Amino acid sequence: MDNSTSYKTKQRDQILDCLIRNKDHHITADEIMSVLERDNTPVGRTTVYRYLDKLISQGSVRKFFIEGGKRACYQYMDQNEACSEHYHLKCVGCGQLFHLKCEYLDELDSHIIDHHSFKVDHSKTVLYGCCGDCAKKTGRNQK
Amino acid sequence: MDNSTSYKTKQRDQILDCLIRNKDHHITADEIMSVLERDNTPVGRTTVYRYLDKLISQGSVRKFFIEGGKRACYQYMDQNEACSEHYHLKCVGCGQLFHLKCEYLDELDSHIIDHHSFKVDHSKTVLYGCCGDCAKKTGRNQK
DNA sequence: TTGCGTGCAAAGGTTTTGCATGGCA
DNA sequence: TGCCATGCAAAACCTTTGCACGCAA
Repeated sequence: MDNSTSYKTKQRDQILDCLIRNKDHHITADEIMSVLERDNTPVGRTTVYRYLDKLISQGSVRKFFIEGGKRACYQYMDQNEACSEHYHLKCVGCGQLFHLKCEYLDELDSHIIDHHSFKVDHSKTVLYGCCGDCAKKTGRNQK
Repeated sequence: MDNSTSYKTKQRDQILDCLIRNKDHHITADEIMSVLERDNTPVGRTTVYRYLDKLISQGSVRKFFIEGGKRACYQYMDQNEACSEHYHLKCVGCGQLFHLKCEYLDELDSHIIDHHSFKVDHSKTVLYGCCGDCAKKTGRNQK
């Protein structure tokens, strides 16, 4: 992934901290900058992008594309969650990410390999849709 | 979706034809322009983007983001396939799109609604991974 | 004839790069 | 001290917009 030596800096701590504080939902590069600016700990744009890339290649952060891909969003993925082993749901309404730890879903992979000769990559796959809370708010029946 | 009147033009025919000829895999806006240029029927960049948007809002074309979202790709979706009713697999190796028409997968939606209170939107969801052919080529065992 | 479609040029917004300076270990 | 990290400014990139002209119906 990334074997180069890496220094611990104030800026990186702040970026990572901001991502962790927002681990339930995605956040844009611009939003990270705004948050840090409000906290009176501004970080340069270049640094944000470069560190995000680093975190992505390490697997600590995932990049999402919402609204037809107009904007890139980033979200912290807890290493302890073993995210490569399960599916993820992302609500297009509120942006919340759900970790789908579930036996039924685990069988899905075997089914797809056996019947469709295809190996799903969980690190690249996200199921988009609408969560229960958002369905209630919009008054739409989920089924 | 799109109720405005719409003219049939040479350019649109060419763009659509190009997309249909490439319906098995995604293609970028730039590639569409290159193909049409090679065919000695060049179409302006603006026209390509504007017509793609139109096709997307009609549901005839889907937009994908590959390679970490650096480039937007487009792919024709046959209306007769009833794509909103099934899942799709996209191979990150060859770009091929597979329509997952399968009873087992149909049950998946009910499971996710019942057990996870989440309604998956098939028009926004793509399962990324590696297809059988690409797995053979790279010599990697799928399981 | 009407008004949608086209395409050039320019603008727009996000992300990346070059390079000199700063700071961790 | 040796590298890696930072951040400004500028570039690169893809996509959208303004506008005058063209063309389908």
